[in-house]
Amino acid sequence: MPTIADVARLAGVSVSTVSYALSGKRPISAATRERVADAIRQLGFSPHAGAQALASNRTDVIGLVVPLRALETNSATVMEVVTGVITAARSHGDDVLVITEDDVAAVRRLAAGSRVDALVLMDVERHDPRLPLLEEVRQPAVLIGVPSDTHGLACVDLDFAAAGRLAVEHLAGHGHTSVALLGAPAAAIQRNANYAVRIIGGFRAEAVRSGVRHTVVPCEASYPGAAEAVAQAFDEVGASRRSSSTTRPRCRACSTRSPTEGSPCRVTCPCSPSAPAAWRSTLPSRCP
Amino acid sequence: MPTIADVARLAGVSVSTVSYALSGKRPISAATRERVADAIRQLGFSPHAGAQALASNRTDVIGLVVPLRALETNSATVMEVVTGVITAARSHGDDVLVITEDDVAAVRRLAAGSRVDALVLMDVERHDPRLPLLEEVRQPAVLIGVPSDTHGLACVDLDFAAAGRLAVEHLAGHGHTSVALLGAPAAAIQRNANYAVRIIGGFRAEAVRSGVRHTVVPCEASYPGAAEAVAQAFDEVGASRRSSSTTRPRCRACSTRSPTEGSPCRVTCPCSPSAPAAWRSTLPSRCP
DNA sequence: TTGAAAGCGCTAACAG
DNA sequence: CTGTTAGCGCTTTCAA
Repeated sequence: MPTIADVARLAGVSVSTVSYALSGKRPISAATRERVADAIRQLGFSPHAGAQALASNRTDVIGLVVPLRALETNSATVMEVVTGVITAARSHGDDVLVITEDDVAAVRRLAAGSRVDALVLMDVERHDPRLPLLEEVRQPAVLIGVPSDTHGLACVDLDFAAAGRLAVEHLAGHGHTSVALLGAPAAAIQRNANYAVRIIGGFRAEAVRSGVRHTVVPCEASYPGAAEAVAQAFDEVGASRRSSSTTRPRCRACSTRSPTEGSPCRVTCPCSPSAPAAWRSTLPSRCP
Repeated sequence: MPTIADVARLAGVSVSTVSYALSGKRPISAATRERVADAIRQLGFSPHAGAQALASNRTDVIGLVVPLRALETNSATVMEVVTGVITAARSHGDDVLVITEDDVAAVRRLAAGSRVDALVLMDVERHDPRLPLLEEVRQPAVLIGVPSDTHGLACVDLDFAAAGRLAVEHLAGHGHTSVALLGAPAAAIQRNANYAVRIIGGFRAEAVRSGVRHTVVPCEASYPGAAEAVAQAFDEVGASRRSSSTTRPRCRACSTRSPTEGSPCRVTCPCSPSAPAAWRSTLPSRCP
């Protein structure tokens, strides 16, 4: 592997000139810049990340802490956040180091070893053991998920309360009088996972406000879990169960069967602008 | 941040002693080892990753190249591999740097900059543009997915041909006379993605061998895509469509409805040892 | 606009 | 068993 000294020698300049030509941190004459660029190309030079980190105290790496429990839900949302973080980081010239440990020691290892310039913590819980550590280490950090005490912290999350509220609004607006929320898995609810609590909160508040019967049923992320939850939901709200393929309307645009019964919910049709991007490519050819 | 020199001073030993106490690369008396450990604890010392990389030429980081197209399928398998790589790496003391770019430049950036000790490439295709680069860079690499020319390469993959073959064997063994494969998305098949080609190959070969009618239908990873594919499959094999909740048997153990009709396929029951681990936690309480 | 040189923090000979 | 010290490759003053 060629070093910056090799480049300097070949270009007939000093190492500092090469360094500055690379970083642009001080003016370099067009002529020398050209010769340096040539030398770099000829040698296939690429700066040694470790040496750079040592000398500059920057790694250009961001640490992403995504607990295994989040990954294992196999949730599309989690994946989107992960790829989003990686993509965004790259667009700023940073790479991403991913760890799936959520213990304090792991986070400390990343931060203390100067492996990363900053941290992104996913699946933050209301009393997250990782939080006290953030003060101790010097690293800037942003949390995905909202803990109980957000003092001095940068937090981002989906607005789950609004999601719950809007869903009820939508259904009540269509004349439904009893609604059920197939909520987060029981484990998440029991440990008071923030997203679970908040969507339930929004759901309940709006249901009470608009006067519809309502219930919340925990729901595991699996086929039998969902079946179980649906059955329980129908039991609890006392609605008659009348789901059959003939009562599920077709989308007027693409004639795909709606997964919901009764009036079609536009959001679930792949035609809808609010449908997940992944659905776009799945539109039947007869679709506009 | 305290340095190794600070530790050495506090412990009253030389830096090399601290270094060796840390790495265990040469014998240290129990007494000094103890004092070094104390000093490290007192100072909260943690070695500077960049400095270590520079001096030792090792980063203890593995580069994982997972193309966006693989991540976007939102496939549980892809996720399992990613978390598997991260977990396995950690168990060897390595961290994982994840990039979602699949272009040559990105791989070169990782390798040339000495950012990583080795590479894992996911979603390798039969003529993958990243492969020529692997010779150029000095990094050891393992591929997940099998290219056309595997000469000198370390490749790992699921045995898709066997999967296709076994599925047909299983169904034919249960007396079915016409079978359809809901295959990979059309895009994957069109670009001859290896896994798509191989599962189809195994499926066809076994179908021919055992003399059952068969067809392959591309299938997008979405609700409407699957519905479309199922309909097309029934059309093509000319079977009568008779899927209703009453014809789907219950599991004898847990009485969960089988997602398949006719004779229950044990594999799809959460009771089955071969069911995905994530299903375990979803078993109804009445299940053994 | 460019050079020379002093570190950055750690590893690994070499020398006891 | 332990200490001394020369680098590892780059950044960044300080000086010209």
